[in-house]
Amino acid sequence: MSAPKKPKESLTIYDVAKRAGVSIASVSRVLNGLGTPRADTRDRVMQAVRELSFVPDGAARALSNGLKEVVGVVFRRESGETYLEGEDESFLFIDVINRGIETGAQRHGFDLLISSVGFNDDNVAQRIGALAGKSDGLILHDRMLSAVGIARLADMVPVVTLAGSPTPASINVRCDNESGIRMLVRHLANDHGYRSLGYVSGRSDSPDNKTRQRAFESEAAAAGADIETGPAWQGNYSAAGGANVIESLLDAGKKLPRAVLCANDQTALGVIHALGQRGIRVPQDVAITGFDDVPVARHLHPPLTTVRQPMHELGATAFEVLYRRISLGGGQRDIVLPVQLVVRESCGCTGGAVKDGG
Amino acid sequence: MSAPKKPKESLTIYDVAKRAGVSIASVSRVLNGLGTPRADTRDRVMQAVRELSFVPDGAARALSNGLKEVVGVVFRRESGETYLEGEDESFLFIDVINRGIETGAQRHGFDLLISSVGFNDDNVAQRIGALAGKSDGLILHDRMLSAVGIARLADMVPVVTLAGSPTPASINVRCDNESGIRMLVRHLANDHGYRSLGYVSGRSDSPDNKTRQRAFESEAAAAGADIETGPAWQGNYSAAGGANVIESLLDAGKKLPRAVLCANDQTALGVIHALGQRGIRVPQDVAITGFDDVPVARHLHPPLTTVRQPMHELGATAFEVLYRRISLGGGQRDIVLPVQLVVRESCGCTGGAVKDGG
DNA sequence: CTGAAAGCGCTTACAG
DNA sequence: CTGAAAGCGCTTACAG
Repeated sequence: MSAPKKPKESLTIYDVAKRAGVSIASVSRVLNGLGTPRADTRDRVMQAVRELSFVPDGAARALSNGLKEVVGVVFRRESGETYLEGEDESFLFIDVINRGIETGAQRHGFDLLISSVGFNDDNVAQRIGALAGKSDGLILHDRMLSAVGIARLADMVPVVTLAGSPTPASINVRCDNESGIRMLVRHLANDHGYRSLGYVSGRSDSPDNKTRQRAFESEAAAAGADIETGPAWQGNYSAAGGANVIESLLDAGKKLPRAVLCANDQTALGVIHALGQRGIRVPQDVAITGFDDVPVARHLHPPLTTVRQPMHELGATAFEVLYRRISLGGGQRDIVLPVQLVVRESCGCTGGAVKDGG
Repeated sequence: MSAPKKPKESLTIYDVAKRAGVSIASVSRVLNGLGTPRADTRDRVMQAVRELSFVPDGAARALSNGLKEVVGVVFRRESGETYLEGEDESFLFIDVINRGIETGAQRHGFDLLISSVGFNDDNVAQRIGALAGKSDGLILHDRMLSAVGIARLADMVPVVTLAGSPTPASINVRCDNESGIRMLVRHLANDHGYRSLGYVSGRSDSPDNKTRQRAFESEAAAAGADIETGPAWQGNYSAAGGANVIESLLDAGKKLPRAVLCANDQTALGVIHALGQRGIRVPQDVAITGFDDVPVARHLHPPLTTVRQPMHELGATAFEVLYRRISLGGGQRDIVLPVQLVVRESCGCTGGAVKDGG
């Protein structure tokens, strides 16, 4: 069944040179637009290239000029096939960022080398190392490596982390979580006048989550609202985690606060679901907000009030910063992007107004 | 601001060899697990590698052994920032497939080199050529290149296309569109007894769409139903396209058939929306079905009856087939994956039953 | 088991 | 403007 012709055994720049009757140096030059080749030379080379369907080998090129024009991107793969069910959103989140990275890369002729890591893969460091060897720099999504792991990696290759913290050798790009939460709290406490507020947190080891929780506590205190937090409010960024918090609270006979901020939309989804199961109305009995503005947020019942992060821009910025670092070295270490309050109905509003935020 | 230490000027296998007091050949062997190095030798090499944080250069490696362990993936990027609004689904669709490819790649130690192409990028062939030079093989999403373009490309590097058609030199992997549509028509015509059926088509140049339309016509005819098709029913896979078909039909005073199959979920979304605008109820007045089973399909009102394509598996299969082709050559040219009928409520059913299909 | 050396396919000073 | 040649960092027969 295999094709008879075998234009395999790849042709090289030597084949092109021979056919065009010039040296390989000339072929290389016209292919790269260097120097000022005679029109005659250029034409013969181009024709030979076309006739042969020649494409220069990227590995040889990279080895020779020290630039692969590739950036590695590493992200967490959810276990199993959950993406087919409810968890497909966090997933989308990563992909939107990756698209942003790709957009930036495109502008500079770079491509993305993508590699996911499972929660219980054992050879993670090794895998990322292999990726590093194939790239000019690395972009690491949230929660891929410990701080020391990142530092070690950053010793070998330029590294940009997403939604983490900068290390002496790596750059971090993140969204302004703090402002986002503050806008949410002010809207709930001031615009709606809710006097008791809860926060269902995300994974406890997430920098984003820590920042959000701190901002929640300080802003809620500033607004003079009653605050509900603590171990019982510990979620994990998943819908199941959010639902679980509500169920436990209710089972323990607790009275819920008037409004509950969730660490992310996914959590809010679970919370709203759990509330519905118990016959508690959103937003009449309890107002709910999310964080992220994932695509289904607008389709929920009620439509979810949340904070939109510029995910695409986050990715594009990450690439830009990495690129600058690769070509120039140095640069800023901690980059923060603004977010936007998106007011829908789960907070108790009825319109579809979007409030801009810094 | 730039870090003082510069462990740049990459270390090479020579540095490791010197430190370990062995030859570069030995370093290479222990790193690759070849031969039977003395425990002593291996330990010294490993220690040097660790102390130096050495990672072999992928380009040099690829050049030397002729394997990059990279597959290129090319897909269409929507113009602008529409992914933030309604069109984020088709988008997700591509990403799910890419995740599937990545899963397959992972198993064989390959990484994905990703590159998107915009609708009005001019140097497409060139860009894909560059990608080919960096990879061992290419996977092309739907609608990237003409048949001759694909054939030409397949001359230089192993190529697998998705949802297209095989060429003499390239492999194609697709879902069983035909069975999917037939299951839908039978459900509508036989189970529900609808006697008039319409089909809002996708882009006219899409192989998937052609197959679906043909299957629709033949199965609807077999069921003895009245068929509505033609230019007025031409959509383009987008929600706007679907809405437009309905509006035009209604504006022209046409009577809609009892059930309308849509080329994909995105189209169905637009159709349902347009129907709602005109006060036409789904499924009471007109039953609607989609194709794809995108994540929001279950969240629509009413929940969408559709056909689920194994997108993740499609990607994984594409990689597997490409991999086999890279390492062994040859192999099957046209691969078809089964789909599944997902019955929800937009067809007129009330349950949540899922019917399996071959 | 281990080392010296050739070779992978390019790019880029260096001469001419 | 163009060619001969060195070198990029590995892998892999080939000797020993």
